[in-house]
Amino acid sequence: MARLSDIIEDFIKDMIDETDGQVEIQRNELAGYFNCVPSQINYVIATRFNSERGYFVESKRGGGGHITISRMSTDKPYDYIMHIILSIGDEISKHSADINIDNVADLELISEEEKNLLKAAINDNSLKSVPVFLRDKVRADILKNMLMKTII
Amino acid sequence: MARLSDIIEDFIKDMIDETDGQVEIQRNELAGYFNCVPSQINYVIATRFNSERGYFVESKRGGGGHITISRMSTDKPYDYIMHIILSIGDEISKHSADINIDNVADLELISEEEKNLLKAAINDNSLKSVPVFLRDKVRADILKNMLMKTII
DNA sequence: ATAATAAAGTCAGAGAAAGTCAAAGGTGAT
DNA sequence: ATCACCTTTGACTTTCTCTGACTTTATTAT
Repeated sequence: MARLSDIIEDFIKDMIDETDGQVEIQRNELAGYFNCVPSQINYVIATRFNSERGYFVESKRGGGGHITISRMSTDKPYDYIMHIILSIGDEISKHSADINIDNVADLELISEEEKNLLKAAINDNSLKSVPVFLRDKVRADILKNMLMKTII
Repeated sequence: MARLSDIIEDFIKDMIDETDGQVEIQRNELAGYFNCVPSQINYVIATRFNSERGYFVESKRGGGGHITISRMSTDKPYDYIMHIILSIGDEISKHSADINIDNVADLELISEEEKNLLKAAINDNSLKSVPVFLRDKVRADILKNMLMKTII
């Protein structure tokens, strides 16, 4: 069941696709279009267009204010995946791992099949025998190791 | 005498049949339909739609939340993968896992990329934080879970 | 300069949905 | 009649979304 936030997310993503990786929106105008409070736009941006998901957001208040959302460049897939690997750290939650995997899949750096395998490898079903206090650590190791394999 | 859980199980299976292997349900709605507490739906899913039985379950909480149940593909070529999954048992060595992976790759049931990812996921580098006595068990869980995903 | 106006930002609370877990209740085999 | 196992229930928890009042910042008009 697609929630309003999902619809707004798709709308913004379509705009970004049409404008080559960057878009400038007016928060109030967008909120008016979708008949919601302006702060919902902030919510969508905070949860869907954050840096973990590969976006960069700038804004300006006051008259002529606006929000600019940029998709990170993927000119060099190797560098981008390496950057993600380096950013992962010693531990990662399933939720956060999923976001990273979706991210590289959205950028078409890996295929749908590879995405599915990555997600299957790090979900709690795969790790059910690992003591809970160790899971996020093992998850990080697996994810980094697998991502590394995609650029070798 | 069919218990309520059996009835719910059949109901969900019928939905899956009608929708080509995958269905999205609302836990509360379904519980309302069957006049039971919502957690009974969790019970049915945990006992009838687990991975041993060939299902994959994902879910999302909060507004717009839902539960998605996917059944493995019934295409003939994949019987072999199911066979391997069932033959793996509770534990598997890295060597033995590699042999199985090469096997399905040789039969072209998975691509080269998928083969590489499977191997990366279960090697000792991925599992370096897992106590040695648990490694072969975790390896088996990951391998089975990933192979299952290839036939969903 | 100052005031008015026009944006965007923050944050906490309400609401919506699913997850967990342990206790209670049935059922079937011995 | 008992024991082991399966099912049902419900109180409590966690996660995700939506809303609105209040704050901050930038521009424009006086």
